[in-house]
Amino acid sequence: MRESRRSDDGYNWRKYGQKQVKGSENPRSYYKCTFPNCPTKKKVERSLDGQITEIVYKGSHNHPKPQSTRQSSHHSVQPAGSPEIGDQSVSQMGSGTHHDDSSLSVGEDEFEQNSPLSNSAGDEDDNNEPDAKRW
DNA sequence: AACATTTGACCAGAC
DNA sequence: GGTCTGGTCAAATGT
Repeated sequence: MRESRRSDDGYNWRKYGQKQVKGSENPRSYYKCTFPNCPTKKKVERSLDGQITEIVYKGSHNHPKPQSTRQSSHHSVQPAGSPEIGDQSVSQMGSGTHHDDSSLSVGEDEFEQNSPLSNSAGDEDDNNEPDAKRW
């Protein structure tokens, strides 16, 4: 991978394009979430300095965050006891209003939309897991 | 082999 | 109708 994961929201993004906007001389990169059915896309404009000039999130995720670099140390699986990560199948469908929305579904799971990314270090979204699908 | 990333080309909407 | 521009795809490439 290029250097390292820059602004990783904890999700995996796949770049599918890059263009230059006329107003700014900053190349704009287009990223898409690498999830099976995640309509989430990300537009990132960077400065020559490596500073993010603008980030535009489009759509919302409908899946829990993959493990980024959190606990779990090396090898070893997740501690048994955790209810696994939100399983869309169980979370959504388990309700009763199933409907098997394999591709559309109501975006009922409005996940966070944070992204100020201005805050460096500090809180971090640890407890912010979009997951947490009660039921 | 599977994956992400790169790049140019193509397409759709606005002007 | 053509062009400009932003947005996406796809082939090639790299890891």
